Order: sequence, then structure tokens, then C-alpha cells
Amino acid sequence: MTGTRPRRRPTIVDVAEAAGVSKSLVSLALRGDPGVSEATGARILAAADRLGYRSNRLARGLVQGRTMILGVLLTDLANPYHTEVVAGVEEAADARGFTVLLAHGRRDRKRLEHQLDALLQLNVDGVVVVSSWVGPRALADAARRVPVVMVGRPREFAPGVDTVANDDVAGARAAVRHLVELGHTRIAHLSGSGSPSSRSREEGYRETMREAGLADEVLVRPVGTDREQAAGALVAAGPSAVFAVNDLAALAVLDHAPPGVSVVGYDNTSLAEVVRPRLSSVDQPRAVMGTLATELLLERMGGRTGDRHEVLTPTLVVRDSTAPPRP
Amino acid sequence: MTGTRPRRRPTIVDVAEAAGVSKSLVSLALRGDPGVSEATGARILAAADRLGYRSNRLARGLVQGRTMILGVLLTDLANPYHTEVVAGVEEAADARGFTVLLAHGRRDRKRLEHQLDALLQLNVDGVVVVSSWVGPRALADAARRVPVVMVGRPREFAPGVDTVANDDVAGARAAVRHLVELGHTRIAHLSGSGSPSSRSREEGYRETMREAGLADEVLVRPVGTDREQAAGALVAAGPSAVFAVNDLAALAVLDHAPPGVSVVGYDNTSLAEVVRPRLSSVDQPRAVMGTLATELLLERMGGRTGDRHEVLTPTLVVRDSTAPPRP
DNA sequence: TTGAAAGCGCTAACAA
DNA sequence: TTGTTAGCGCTTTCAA
Repeated sequence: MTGTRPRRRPTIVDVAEAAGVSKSLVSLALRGDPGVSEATGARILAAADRLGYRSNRLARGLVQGRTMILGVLLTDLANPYHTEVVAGVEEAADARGFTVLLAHGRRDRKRLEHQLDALLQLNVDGVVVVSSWVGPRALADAARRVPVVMVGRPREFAPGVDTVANDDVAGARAAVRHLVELGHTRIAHLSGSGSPSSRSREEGYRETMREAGLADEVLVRPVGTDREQAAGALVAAGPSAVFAVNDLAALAVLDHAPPGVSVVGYDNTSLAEVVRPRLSSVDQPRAVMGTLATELLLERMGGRTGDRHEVLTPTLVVRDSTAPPRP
Repeated sequence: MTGTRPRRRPTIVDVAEAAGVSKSLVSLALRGDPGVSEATGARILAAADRLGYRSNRLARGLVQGRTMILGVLLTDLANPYHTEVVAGVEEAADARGFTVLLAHGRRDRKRLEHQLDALLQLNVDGVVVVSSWVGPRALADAARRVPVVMVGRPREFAPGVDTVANDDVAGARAAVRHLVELGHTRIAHLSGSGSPSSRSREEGYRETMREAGLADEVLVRPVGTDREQAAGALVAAGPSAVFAVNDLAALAVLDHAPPGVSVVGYDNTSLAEVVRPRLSSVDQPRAVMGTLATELLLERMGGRTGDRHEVLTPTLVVRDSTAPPRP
């Protein structure tokens, strides 16, 4: 019947009474302990089923001192980069019997740290932070109670916190090398806002240009606050190719550049497949990063004490936005 | 120092000892009970701070019988439609002092139901299901222990479960009317896969065509398994405008149609802004839907027993993909 | 204003 | 194979 809710959720004691046994035996039976006789076991399961019993994870967590829950803290749900990392975390966690719950920071540092706190209060067994926005203080603090690993490149390492990041310099180098090999010389860079990642990408750009003997052609412009305007200004300088700090910046360039200008983005978001021309972009191994993060968490649980900082190599995905320069 | 983790998280008893009071007093002081003398209160807070104490939400939840946590179950993290609903839920939940945790179903019904179970075991105080994939059985089952509201249009209502959906017929009508008003007569529809929503959208299309005296021009083709192919075939029939069941289908049409063919999508995802031409699309009031869902949850907690099924009206967002027919 | 004691639902010794 | 008992960390009477 609609709207019926029993006054009280059935507990293990209710099941015990219904089955005419002690509550410890119910506990054992429900977890499939082999030391329970088949007949009683069946009787208990039947009773539990009939009452609609579900174990109370809070109570179990309280007595066991662990919850078998991993928390994932995200800056921004809408960012497809983040969600693929989550998929990696989930895969690894599933395999080990952990449940993954997500907390969302909504692009707000205060809120992120608040949500981190909420996860800790829940006694999660570990936290994966997919965000560079959480301060090192808050991270280190959290890491004193539970294993914490952050995915992304922090401005500064927090003690006790492992990290997993992609090699931004290598990614940028691959992108620029690709353009050089296509025959471009006038290669410009639409750079980021000064985050550690964007700085490394710029560095990779500069290095590769230098090595290609194109030091004189180096042209860098930061996206600043107005992406469209920055893209327009960069294009106005007349490059034949642009390496952009991320996919959104690359789209802005694509939008302002005349056909024939090659563009490479970074992050290989789902946008890259959707826009026309399809965007060549540097792909971070996001799922692997999530899996690795989870493994680091488990290692910590296993007793490791030294910090680990893993760096993975990204790969360039070539699509239709890059081609040899038009004569 | 790196890797240091105290053997045991400080508990309320540790704080009590450090402050030289009983644990009940600590409990009161930490929650700012006015019945605690100022001096003792300060002493207790100082001790808690010094020890780095955080309350254990599991324990509190156990004794209070509620957790002040709302769970959100999502089909697909990567779907921007879902994430905006979440934003609405969070806003409403924050205002009432609830914490929101997300569980992710990864587009897999089995897994969705498993995750729903995980939320229930955590004793969340309510669940918002942002998915049409969870079966009515599982929903009704969950609703027997805790308030549940689903956002989306279910194939079949589950007893005890409130719903919040958009009016798909109205959305489709707005889209088609817009095309008619622009002067189009050869308006085709790329329809969906038979979900309740897609059927309603098709119905809205047919109705509006009939009312416009264009019954003879009705041309419907389902996306089927190969979206690209379906879009190509539809375009080959030579319509001057297409109403597509969702944004992705609309993009496929845009990709195959000659310039000048008007296209309207549905859902107004972030893609609509990104592609060229920018896509006109029907916008569901997603944040409002999330907020409303949360309010329904709170109403249930407040004792409402009858089911409620809310339907909100979407609005058409006109961008560059629609224009009068070329002569 | 403070403390003692009971108990939330469960697991984990230990005993029977 | 089953039952008894003692907590996990917290809140909540009820007394002092």
C-alpha cells in the first residue's frame, strides 16, 4: 500500500526472534559463516528475508572499526576529466569489496574542505581527492586519520598524502612535436592561468620549440579571464598551428582561427569527439590514474608509511584538427 | 612527519579525560548546549581542538536513529543532465543541514540497485534517484524504509515513491512550434528508443504537426542502434528542419545535414553551447527539479503518506541552429 | 551545572 | 553448533 512505512527497521534481534535463535547466530548466518548448520542457516535467511532485514552498516562499522567505504572528493561533477578518474577508482574498489561514495565540492574550496570533513566523520577507510583545490593543510590533516591520495598536480605536496598525476611536460612535448613533424613552424601556445599543470605544459612547449630550432617563433599568450578574446588575439598574430592548454581553450582557438590552422588541446575530453573538426588532444590515462590512486590507498592501509608520488605518461590522440600547414 | 598516523582516533572519552570532565558533558559542550558553564565549555573545546577530535558520525547516527545524510543515486556521472539535478539537490539539502553523498550506477541496472542498497545500509535519511533505470520493485522496496523520490519519467510508478519529471510533450511542442513559426513545413523527427520520455516527445511532435496542418509532412525515424546512420537516412529524405529526441541525436543530424537545415535538440546539455552552429535545444529546469525532489523528501520525513508526482514545464532555448528555411 | 548509566545495532571473543 | 557477554563511540534520560 502506498505510503506505508514500518515504525521501525527490523534489526538483527528481530530476525533472531523470528527464527528462534540468538542474535550472534543470525550475524554469522547472514555473513555466510560455514560454522552454521544448514537448516538453521536457511531458517535465519528466510526470516531475514520475510522481515525485509538489511544489515546496518553504521553499527557494523562502529564495532569493526572500518566501514569498507572509500570516499571520493570531487571539485566538479560536470568535469568529464573527473568522472573518468572516478570510474577507475570504482573498478579497483569493486574488486576489493569496497563501496565508493562521492562528495561534491562544487568548485568551492571551502565547501571541498567541508565535504572532506563529512567523509572523515563517516569513517570512510580512505579518501581519493580529485581536485587541486584542497589546501595542503586540510589534506595533511585528513591524512593523519585515514589514507589520502590526491589525483592531480598539487601546488605543494602535503605530508602523508600520496599523489597521482600525469606528466604535463611530456604531454606538451608530444603535442608540439606532432605539430613540428607536420611541418609547422609558426606554432603558438595559448597558456593557462598559472597552475602547476599549465606552467609545466608551457615549459614543455618552450623546450620543444627550442629543440626544433624554433626558439624565435615562440609565442605564448595566457587565456586570462576572457578565453574568447585571448584566443582571438593569439590567432591575430597569424600562427599556422596552436597548442592550447586544454580542450576548452582549443575550442576557442578553433572558433576564431581560419580553416587550415592546426589546433591541439589537452585532456581529451568528450568534447574532442563532438566538435568539428574533431579535436586532436593529449590524453591523460584517467581511468588508470583512478585505479592507481586506489591501489596506493590500499597500500597505505596495508601499512606503508613513506609518501609516493606517481607520474603517468599521457598520449597524444590525433584527430582532424591537425594537418600539414597550407602552403 | 610523513606517514605518521596515531594508533587510534581520539574519542569523546579522550577529550573528557583531557578536560577532566565526564563524556556526557563533552557531548553537550561540543554541540553548544547552553546548559554548560562557559569556563568548562571553553576548556572542553580547547581539549578537543588540541587532540584533533572529530565526532564520529556513525556512532551518532546509531544512537539518534538518523544520519542527516541524503543519498543521490545516479545512472551516469558523465551525463551533465544528471549533475545539474545534483546541484539542485545540494542546494536544498545544504539549507536544511543535510550532507549529500552520491552513489554511481555506471549505466548498469544491477549496479544501480546494488548502490541503492549501499545507501540504505548507510542509513541515509532519504534517497533521490536520478535515473529511470532502477526497477519499480527495487524503488518500492527502498521506499518502505526511507523516503525515496525519483527524478525522471518512470516506465511505471512505484508505490510510495514520489517523482519529479519534465513535461516532454510540452517541450516537444515548443520545439516544433518554433520551427513552424520560422516558416518550416518539412519538419522531421529523429525519435528515441521507446522510453516513456522519447514516446512523449514524439507525441508532442505529431500533435503539433497536426495542429499546424502539416499532418502529411510527418516523418519519424528512430535513432535505433546506429545514430549516425539514422541521422543520415533522415536527412536524405530532404527535410528543411529536424526536431531530435536529444542533443546527441541533434548533433548527428547537424553533422549530416547540408547547411541551412534547422535542428532542435532536447536537454540543453553543455554540448549545445560548444558545437557550431550553437544548438537550439529544449531545456529542462534541472536545478529546480533537484530542489523540488529534495523538498518532497523532506515532506515525507515530515509525515506525508500520499504519493506526489510533479511535472515541470521545460523551455526552449533558441540558438544558431534554427533559422527560417532557405528559399 | 555536572555525572552515571543505559542503550543504538552490530561483531567478536569465549563458553557451553 | 549455538548462546552469552562485552563493548564500538556516541546521545540521552535521570540523579546528584
